[in-house]
Amino acid sequence: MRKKITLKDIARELEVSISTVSKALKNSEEIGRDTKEKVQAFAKLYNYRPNNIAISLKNKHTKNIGLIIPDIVHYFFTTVFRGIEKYANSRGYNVIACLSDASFDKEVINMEMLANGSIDGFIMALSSETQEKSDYNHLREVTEQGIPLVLFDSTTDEIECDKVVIDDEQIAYEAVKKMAGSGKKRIALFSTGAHYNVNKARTKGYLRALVDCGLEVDEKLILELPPEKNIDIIDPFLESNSIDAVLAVNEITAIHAMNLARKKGFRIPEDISFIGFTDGLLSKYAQPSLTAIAQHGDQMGSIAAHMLIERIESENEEEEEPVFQTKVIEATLIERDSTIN
Amino acid sequence: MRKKITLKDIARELEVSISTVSKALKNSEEIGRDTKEKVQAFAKLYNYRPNNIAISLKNKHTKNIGLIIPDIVHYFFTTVFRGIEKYANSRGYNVIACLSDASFDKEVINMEMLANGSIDGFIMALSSETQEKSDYNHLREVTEQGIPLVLFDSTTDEIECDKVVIDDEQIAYEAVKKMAGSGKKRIALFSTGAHYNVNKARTKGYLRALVDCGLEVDEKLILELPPEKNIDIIDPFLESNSIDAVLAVNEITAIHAMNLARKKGFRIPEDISFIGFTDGLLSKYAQPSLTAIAQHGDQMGSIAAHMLIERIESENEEEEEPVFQTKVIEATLIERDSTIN
DNA sequence: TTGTAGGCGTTATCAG
DNA sequence: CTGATAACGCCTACAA
Repeated sequence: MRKKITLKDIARELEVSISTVSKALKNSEEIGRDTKEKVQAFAKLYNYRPNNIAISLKNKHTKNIGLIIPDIVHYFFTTVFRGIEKYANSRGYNVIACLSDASFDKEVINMEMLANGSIDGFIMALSSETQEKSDYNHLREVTEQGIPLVLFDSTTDEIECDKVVIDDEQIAYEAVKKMAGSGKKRIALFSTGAHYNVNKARTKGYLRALVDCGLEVDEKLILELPPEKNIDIIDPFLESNSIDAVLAVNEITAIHAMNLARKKGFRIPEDISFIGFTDGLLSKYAQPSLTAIAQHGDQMGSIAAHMLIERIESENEEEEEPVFQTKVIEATLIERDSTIN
Repeated sequence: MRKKITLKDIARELEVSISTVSKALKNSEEIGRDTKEKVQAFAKLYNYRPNNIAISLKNKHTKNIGLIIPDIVHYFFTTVFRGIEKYANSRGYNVIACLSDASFDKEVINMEMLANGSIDGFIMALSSETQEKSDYNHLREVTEQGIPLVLFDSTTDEIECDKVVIDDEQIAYEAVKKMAGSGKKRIALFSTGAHYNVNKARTKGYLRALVDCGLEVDEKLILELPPEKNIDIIDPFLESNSIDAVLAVNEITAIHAMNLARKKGFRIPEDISFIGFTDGLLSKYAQPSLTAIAQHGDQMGSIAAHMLIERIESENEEEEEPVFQTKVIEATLIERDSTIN
C-alpha cells in the first residue's frame, strides 16, 4: 500500500528543503536545472500530487460548490444538477450535493455543515417547508458571512443574492392562452402548495390568461393537491366540473390526471387537453405524449454555476456592495399530442 | 459582513491562549469554570464554528464521500444517490458527486481530482467506456493508496473491493420464466451494450430461462440497441420476428418499444408482453403500466455507503489484509399490466 | 540557487 | 488550571 507522498517526503529523500521541492515542482525560475529535474523526476516516479486539503487551508478556498435541493429523484433537479456539475467541473470545481428532503431542518443543518469551510459558495432551491415558514435566517447567516449564494427555481425576495428562475408567470399565461385558442373554455389549474413562489407565479399567469381571453374565472377550477395519492381528489373533480383543459404545475400530476381522465373515457385532447410543467421523460413517453413546459434545467444549472463561480472568484477584488442580478430564463412550450394543435 | 471567527480571534479578544480556548470549547476538565464560561459565551455570541478544512488537515479525514456515476438523469442512479446521501448524512458525511458521462477519461479525471485528499472513500458505478476498455488502472491506483472503494451495479472482477449488486441473472431468469409461464414462446431480449457486466448477467439469465422452459434459443431475438433513437431498429424487428414477449434491460427501451408496438396495433399484454429493468416513474405511469424489475436503488445506496463508511472508520485499527465482500441484493419483479397475470 | 520561517485553523502533548 | 510548541501539508516572502 503506497501511501500518498508529501513534499516533506520528497525533501527528506532528496536531501533538499521543502521549499526547494515546492518551487521545483512549480518550475520556478529560482531553482537550478538539475535540482528541478531531479525533484520532478522523483515526484513523477512516486506520483506526487499536492494535497487538496492543505491547499484549501492555505488559499482559503476549497473549489467546492455546495448544492442543496429538496429532492434528486425528480427530472428537473436532476438536469439542473447535471448542468451545474458540468460547468463547475470545467472550472475545476466539485459539487457537494445535499438533499433537504423538503424539510426546513435538514436544509438548515446541511447548510451549516457546509458553511464551515467546506465550500466556496452555495447553489440552492428552497424547500417547500422553508417557503411555508418564510424563515430565511440560515440564508442570511451565510450571506452575511460573505459566502456567495445563488438561488434557483424556488427563491425568495427576502434574500438579496443572485437568482436564476424561469418566467413562470409568462409561460403559464402562454400555456393557458394556447388551450383557450383551441377553443377550450373551462381550463383547470392543478397546483401543489400555494406557498411556493413558483406556484404563485404560475397561478398568476393562469389567471391573467383567463381574463385576457375573456374566460370566466372560477375558483373551483383551481385544485390544490397534496404531493401524491390523489385519485380521490382528481377523480370526482373530473366528473363534476365539466372541464375541458388542465394546466398542471408538475409532470407527475399532469400524467396522473391524464391517465385518470382517459380511464374515465375522456378523449385527449378533444375532450380534455393537458399541459404540464417540466418536460421530462414522462411527458415524452406518455400516451398520448404530453405537451409540456421545458424549464431548461441544464441551462439553469450552468448559468447558476457560472454566476456563483464568478462571484466567488471576484470576491477578492471588489470591496463595495455587490449588485445582485436575477436571471430569467425563457421557458418553452413543447407541443405534443395532449393538446390540439 | 461578519467574517468567520477563529480560535485565534477569540483568544486575542479574551486575552487567553489559543489552546485554552480550544479546550474550553471542548469542555475540557483542565479548564477553570469561569474561563470556560467566558469562552463559551463569547463563542456563542460570535457564532464560532470550527473550520472543517483545518480539522480535515489535522485529522487526515474529510468526512466526504466521492460518488462517481455515469449519469444522474436516470431513475436508478438517482435513487442510489438518495440512499447514499441519506445514510452518509446520518453518519456525518457529505457526498461529492461527479458524473462520468459515460466517458472513461472523465471518470479518471474525476477520480484523480478527488483522490488527492478531498474524500475519504469512493462509491462508484463504472462507465460503459471503462467496461469496454477494461482499463481499471485508476481504480487500482486508488485502492493501492489505501482509499476505500465500493463498486455498485456496474462492477468488475478485476478489482478487489467491496461491491453491491443485484442478482441480475436470477431476476432476468424469473422475468423470462414468468412470461413463458403465461404461454409466451418467442421472447425477445432488448439489450444495450454487451460489454456491461450487468447486461451479460441478464442475458445469461434470459438464456437459462429459455432452456429451462424448453423454448428455442434464437439469436435473432436478442437485439443490441444503441442508447437512443432506435425506432428504425425496433420497428422492423417487431414486424418480422413474430415475437410475443420482450425483456428490456432498461426502462426507456421497454417503454419505447411498448409504445411502438401499440402504435403498430399489437395488444399488450395479449399479443406482446413487456418487462423492463428499473422500476421507475415511467413504468408506473405508462399505459398500460409496465411490469418492471425493481433494483432497489435506495437500498443499494445506503448499503454501499454503510460498507464504505465502515471500511473508512475501521482503517485505523486493522493492519492485516482486508477481506472484501460482495453484497447481492434481491431484485423484485413488480407485476403490472404489461404482462399476463 | 537554496533554505528558513511563518502562517492557514485546529488539536494534542507537554511544561509551567 | 493555563500556555507554549509542534504538527497536519503546502506556499511564499525573505534571508543566506
